[in-house]
Amino acid sequence: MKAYLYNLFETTSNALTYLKDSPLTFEAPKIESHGDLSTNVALLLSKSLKRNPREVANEIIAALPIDESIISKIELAGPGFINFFFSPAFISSKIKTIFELGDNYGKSKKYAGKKANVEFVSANPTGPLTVGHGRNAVFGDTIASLLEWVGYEVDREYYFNNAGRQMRVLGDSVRLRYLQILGDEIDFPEDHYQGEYIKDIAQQLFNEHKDTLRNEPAEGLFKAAAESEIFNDIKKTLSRLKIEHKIFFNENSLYEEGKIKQLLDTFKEKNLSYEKENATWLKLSEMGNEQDKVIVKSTGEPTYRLPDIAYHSVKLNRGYDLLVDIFGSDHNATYPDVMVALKNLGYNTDRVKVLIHQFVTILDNGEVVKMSTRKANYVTLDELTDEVGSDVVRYFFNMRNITTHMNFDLALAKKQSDENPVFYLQYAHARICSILRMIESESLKPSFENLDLLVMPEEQLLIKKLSKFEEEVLNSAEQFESQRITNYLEDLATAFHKFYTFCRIMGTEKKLAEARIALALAAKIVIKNGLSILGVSAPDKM
RNA sequence: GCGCCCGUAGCUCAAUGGAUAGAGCAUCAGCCUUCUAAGCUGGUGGUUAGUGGUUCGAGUCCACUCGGGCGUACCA
Repeated sequence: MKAYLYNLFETTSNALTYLKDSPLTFEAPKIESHGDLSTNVALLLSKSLKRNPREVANEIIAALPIDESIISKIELAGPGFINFFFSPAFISSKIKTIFELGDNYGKSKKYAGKKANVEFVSANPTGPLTVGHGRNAVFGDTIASLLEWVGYEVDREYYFNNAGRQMRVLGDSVRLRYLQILGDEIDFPEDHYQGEYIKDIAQQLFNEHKDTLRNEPAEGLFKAAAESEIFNDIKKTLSRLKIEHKIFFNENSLYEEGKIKQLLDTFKEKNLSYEKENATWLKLSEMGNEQDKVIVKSTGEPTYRLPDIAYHSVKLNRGYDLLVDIFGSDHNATYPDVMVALKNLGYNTDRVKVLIHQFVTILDNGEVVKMSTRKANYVTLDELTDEVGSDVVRYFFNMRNITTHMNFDLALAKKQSDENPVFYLQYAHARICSILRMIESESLKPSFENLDLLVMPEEQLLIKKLSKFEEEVLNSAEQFESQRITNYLEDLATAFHKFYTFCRIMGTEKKLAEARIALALAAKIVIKNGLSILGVSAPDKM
């Protein structure tokens, strides 16, 4: 519909020259009586033309060549909006397109041939994924999927660090639990990992090696066993949510391949770093940020900033057109340093999109649960998935803008899982499948011959909603906002349920019945495609 | 103190700078001898935290105030 109007205005701009290079856009008004599409172009032009906006709008309307079989009504409204109403037959013809495209309906080729990388989760293997990680994981995977829908070839990537202080403490935590199993009197330190999973790993080591590890160093087998066990669990947790990373990038490889040293040399060459008090500092203040930061500590160990910068330069060198980072808000102070450093190294950071999500506040029976992996007072993502299922977890984290500080009441989530909006969508899909089972026995089939019979308001609204899917996907992808899809699908499901209630198939004259079946099938396609972007299943029966 | 994010119905949240701020949950009243009632119809519920500004038009942009979250490490 939009494309049609753009063409129409293009043609008309020969007569009305001020339409050339005008800020022309069309939007679907919130209120149905304001038409199918509306433009505010007359309002925007009135200033530069120094004319009354309604007068300008009238002139435009008069100049537009209207084909009444396509546009049934055009009107001037309010302060100068031009509202367009499309004919039912034109609207209904969309059903056939949806049917022909099937699983591909909603995909676009706008970014075909481009490559993107989405880095998400990236939790170090020190403990199970928490509900907090769930938001990052689900959102990141959905963004990746949205990018695929608009044409990108996408790599999903997980960045991790299995060296450093955290991991040493982890290894030592396992070692101490192991010694406890051997019967040693151990005062388990408060700054070690308190979780039960540490005991499990220790127990497993004992089962395999008995007491032969008594003198094993923490950084040896203990750390290795912990890392591999925990990583396996993380991958299992993610796979339950249908999340699979193509690339697992180990921070350590940056050292092994000399990237860190290379980067340090480059900073030095470009005079972007200096030595002070035995540490190496990055001249961030000269690059435009607030203050200089340490990149190599006086102990000789780099801070996280250095590998972060190196990692991003490695990814940029791989030739992606778009790099997406999904971070929690605790990283909001670090990425500007990385960005500005990359820029000073000569990289085009426009290719990098950093998406910061706010934290999830977990409430249990109204009480805030403070999350800490080390202190082991967290709710794991697995526990949540056990309680409500993968579909609800995925839908829930996708249905809210990441800028919002989410409150998640566990007790409520468990209790109300039956009333979650995801079931509303799945129910719509299941109902359509039920229609399909029914028509077989009635020897009815979908038909596109008489789509112009679909003139009921419920039918027209549903078709219009279906028509907007491709645009919604594109908007969601370009704005990196998954909640647009869930909002859209809920609206769509509402439109379908109303259609289902008021436009029956059984007991209707055959031509109309078969047109309605075609419409129901089109709705099925869109619901299924939309849910598949979100990674939510579309059941045939409920 | 400074930086980033947030503040919308009782609760959880929507709303490309557009016309009358919307859903779900909760609550109240209706609808199942016909394709799934996990549904549909209607009602109650708002000074969009506050004050000023920009604009033909502000929940949305700007400034300030109040309130909350996260940062502000030679931790990641």
